Amino acid sequence: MKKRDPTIYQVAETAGVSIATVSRVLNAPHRVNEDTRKRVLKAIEELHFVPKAEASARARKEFKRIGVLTPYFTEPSFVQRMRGISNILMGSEYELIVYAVESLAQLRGYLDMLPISRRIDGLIIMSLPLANGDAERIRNNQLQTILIEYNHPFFSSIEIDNENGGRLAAEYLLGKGYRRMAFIGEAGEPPYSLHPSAYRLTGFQKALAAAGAPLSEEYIGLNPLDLERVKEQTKRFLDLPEPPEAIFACSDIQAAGVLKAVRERGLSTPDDVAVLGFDNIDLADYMELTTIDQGLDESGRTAVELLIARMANPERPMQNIKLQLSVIERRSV
Amino acid sequence: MKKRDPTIYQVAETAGVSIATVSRVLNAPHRVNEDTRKRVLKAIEELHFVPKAEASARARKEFKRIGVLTPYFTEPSFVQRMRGISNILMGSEYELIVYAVESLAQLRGYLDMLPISRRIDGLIIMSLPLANGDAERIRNNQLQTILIEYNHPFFSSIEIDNENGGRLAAEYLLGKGYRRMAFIGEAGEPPYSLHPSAYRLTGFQKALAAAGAPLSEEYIGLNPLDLERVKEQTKRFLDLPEPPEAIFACSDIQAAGVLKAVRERGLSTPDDVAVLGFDNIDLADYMELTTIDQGLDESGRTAVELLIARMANPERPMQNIKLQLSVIERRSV
DNA sequence: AGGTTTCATGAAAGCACTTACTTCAACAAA
DNA sequence: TTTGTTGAAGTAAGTGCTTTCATGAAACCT
Repeated sequence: MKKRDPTIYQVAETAGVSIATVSRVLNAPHRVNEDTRKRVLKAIEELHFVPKAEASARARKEFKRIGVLTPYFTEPSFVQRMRGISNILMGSEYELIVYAVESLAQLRGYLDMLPISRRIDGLIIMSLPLANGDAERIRNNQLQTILIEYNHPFFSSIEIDNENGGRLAAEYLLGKGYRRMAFIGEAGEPPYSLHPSAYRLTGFQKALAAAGAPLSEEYIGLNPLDLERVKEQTKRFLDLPEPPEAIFACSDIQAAGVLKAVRERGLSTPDDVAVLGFDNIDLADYMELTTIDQGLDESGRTAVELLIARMANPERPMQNIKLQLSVIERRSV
Repeated sequence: MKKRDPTIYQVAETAGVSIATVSRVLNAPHRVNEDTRKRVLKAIEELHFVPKAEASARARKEFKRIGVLTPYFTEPSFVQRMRGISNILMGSEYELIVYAVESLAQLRGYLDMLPISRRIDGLIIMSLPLANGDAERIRNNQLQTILIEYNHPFFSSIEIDNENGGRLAAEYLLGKGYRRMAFIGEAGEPPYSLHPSAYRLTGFQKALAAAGAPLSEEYIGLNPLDLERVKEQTKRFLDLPEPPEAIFACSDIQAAGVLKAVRERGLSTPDDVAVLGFDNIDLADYMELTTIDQGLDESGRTAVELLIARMANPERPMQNIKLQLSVIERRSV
């Protein structure tokens, strides 16, 4: 009594083409002639044809989807990586699917689900630590994966040398003649994310110590990424009997807070205090912030390229790419 | 292209039975001999076999997919809407698929395919015009869709009143005592996108004219969203025999350019020129830019909420929501 | 004209299963 | 002994769709 849902066979027949053509107008419209396509589209519409996802999932070898697992979907630096990813992806035939992590539980859920549920062909994990067990499961399920800002022997990764970044900051500032410096970094929150801040601090400290200008405790401020906190911290620095001559903020977002606090105190950069950021997000340009570029867009782009290459040919060797750091000079130092 | 998960063939082989038997132990266990069943079960366990249909069925139940069709994946204002979308989505059982539009052809492609290829269960279209034909096709294919920054009788939408926004800007500036004003908006590029700038200009002009301070041609600058262009334009304004007392930029991004140009001229806001932006992107806070908030995050959130409600129950009435505009006072006016 | 690409299309071979149909051994009944 | 029944397992024909390959036609060279 109930008639079956229409299939591509019906559609093909009413459009007077073969099923292959129907399938093509669905999946690769550019490969079919304009007129034919219109005919098929019309038939599809007439019959209210909806492709059965189950069947195509079976027949398809690839999903043509790549997933990005990322915390702080909200932060500029992440957006910039996403932009790099999106740039490359949109030129390809892959869809971009975003998994924004906002809690540990969620991360767990995704890590459990993604390799098994098989709705994506490749995965980019951004700024998230990966336990061995998870890494193993992902590898066992042959889900091609690239790591950004973290590494693991099973996967290709794209990183920067954070400690070296700290050193670079110190040397640059030292080179400009500053000696008494302060560091603003982030506290280890949230627990599911990575915290490169600590390494940058280490590098910064080492280089400073090596130059005979060690960084003492009161000049180190570790705070949540929150703007207000950073401002308060900055003001505390400024209120020190010997305020720092230069402040290195371990992210541009925090540098923004520093800059604001400095302005609110009626001081100016770099005359009263120099401010050096880290990341080189778009915002840095508007703020005229001197900062260390870590190739955010580039990290996204490279990740996708590596991923696509490996998906095309899983034999491709893994790579651990270290992105170059460089100081972008603007006005704040 | 990639090694797949084990299939019943593998299972059948390791258990030494035919695939039919495997299938039976899965679907009608009573019709298979106890011993055989145990062997098959063991093989299933060993191989971590999960029937693919079931896997995807389960995954399907837990995850619906929502697509976001958007231009300028790159611009802050769009990112902020995305943030709103992501916020709501990530707590729930939905996946977020991003379709970044970078050309007219691409937009056409998406519009053609999305409704019929059924890779998504719901769609949010951001800042993109929708032709009647497309709207009809989407509706016929019952793809639930929400529009942001545009409207169409077939769908729910979330908008702001742009002309009113221009008026609001004018009135606010007028109220602050400024009379000679300038407007910076965007030229109509790219062709596939929406351009609210024009409406904001209209409202701005009308209100100014009504107040007896009409905006004359030389004080209107329409440029691509490019920072340099905006800076040049601003300087041209500043070089006018009678430079404007206040500049209204129709987006915060452009306001950033204005601010930069002003600073480069050695002038300051608001004493030499007041600058008013539009959007209230995160950046505005750092820039201390007085601007008109258009509820970017909120637009994304609301869109998702409407969409999810309609997906759950297609009978839900459509809504055309106008978001509230409000002036956020900071330092630039 | 002759040769080479490119393009649009259809035929047919998968994909991972399900199911109708078949075979076959074993045991009971005649 | 022959025949009939049954339970267990295999064979193979679908299922709705994707994709590779082959083919013919049109478009591009010299």
